[in-house]
Amino acid sequence: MAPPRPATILHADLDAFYASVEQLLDPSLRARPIAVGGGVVLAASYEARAFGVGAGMPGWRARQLCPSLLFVGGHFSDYQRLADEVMAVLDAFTPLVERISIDEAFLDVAGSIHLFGSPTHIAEAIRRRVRAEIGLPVSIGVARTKHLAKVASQVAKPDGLVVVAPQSESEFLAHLPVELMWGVGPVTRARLADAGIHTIGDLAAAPTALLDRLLGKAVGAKLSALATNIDARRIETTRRASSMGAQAALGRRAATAGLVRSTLGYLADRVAGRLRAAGWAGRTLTVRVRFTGLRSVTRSATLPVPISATLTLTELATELAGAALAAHPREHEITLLAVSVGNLVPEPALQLELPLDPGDDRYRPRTARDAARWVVDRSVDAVRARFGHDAVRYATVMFSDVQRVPEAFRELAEHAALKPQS
DNA sequence: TCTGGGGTCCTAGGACCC
DNA sequence: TCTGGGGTCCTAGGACCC
Repeated sequence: MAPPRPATILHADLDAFYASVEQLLDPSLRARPIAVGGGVVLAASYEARAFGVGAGMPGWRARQLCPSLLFVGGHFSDYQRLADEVMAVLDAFTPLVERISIDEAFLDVAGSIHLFGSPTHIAEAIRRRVRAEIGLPVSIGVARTKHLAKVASQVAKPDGLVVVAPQSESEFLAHLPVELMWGVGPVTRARLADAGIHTIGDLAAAPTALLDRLLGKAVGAKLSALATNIDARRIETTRRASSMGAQAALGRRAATAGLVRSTLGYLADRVAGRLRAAGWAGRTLTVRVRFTGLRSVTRSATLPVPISATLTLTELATELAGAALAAHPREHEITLLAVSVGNLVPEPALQLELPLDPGDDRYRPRTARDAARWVVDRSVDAVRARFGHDAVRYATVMFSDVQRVPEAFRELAEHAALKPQS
């Protein structure tokens, strides 16, 4: 038997990130229960979590649980700046850093040991530096695999370090609740609980057939592998996005043609602009309409050629939304519209293909228009790059009233997401 | 009195092709 | 002449993540 791979994977995760930043920027908020957000809690400080307040919770529910809860507005550009500074600290220890969200990353420090000492020493050094230089608490898990490191960092919170030695992995996992695993949310947790499976140890011991039946073949196999500690995933420093989208919550609004059209115009403009900026176009467009009670439907269409022109996306999105609404004639109010483009391909392919349009009459006019519009869009992009986004606007978007969410938050979410890259 | 915006991956059924 | 299996793509829905 070959000796086991040593524990060289780190998972670093900033604690209650948005809330910690607010407490860092405003000392009067320290040691107090605070939440970032308003209608929905984006992040809660540990003092607030003690009352049961958590991310994703409606604001009224959070106030109910914790009457002294203080809501603070978000300083979104500071979140981006400080998180980037933390990532720069990680980069100083190894080039093998995989950032998986704004505030967490995996590292493989196998090649850094001769420079900086053992993985445990490196983790301690990172925590010291982030605390001293940036002022934020970060928890770190150290283990042999990504899954173990991620679970370990959750166990380490708040402001801690947990190292899982290769010989004690099963022991470490056995008594932890299944919901600490990546991929186990409320629905899966409940399904497993119904079958008497509560801990990761229970999951590891469960028969494959049972898990297949409870969760489906793929999910069952994946969780079973992780629970029995089979995880061969490596650090990926270059991941690329496979779709790009935008959405807007509307409150409760009558689904009028005008509202739908102007909102989709706004969303299509955002998505198309980001696609062109990144040099991509996509073949599949998906529109989601959410009704009251969180019921939602989607409609999608796949074209023979990729598109990225604002007006083409707007028109197609409007058609799809019309189909979705027509299928639900009893729903009169909508609460959210979303537009997403998938099947992404690099833009140059689009430009080469256009003159050689396939003889599909259904799409030919649309595609030909898309080419002309793409050229116009590029000049709009150029004007915006120089004079600001509001220098040019599309007529349908001018009347849009979806700017309820601060632009800075949209930008933060956008930057936190993966980027397509060639 | 049921909420934000950005994503990934999986499933199941049907169409279509060889 | 109605029968086989496998693969790929598309669509709609759902669970999950930060």
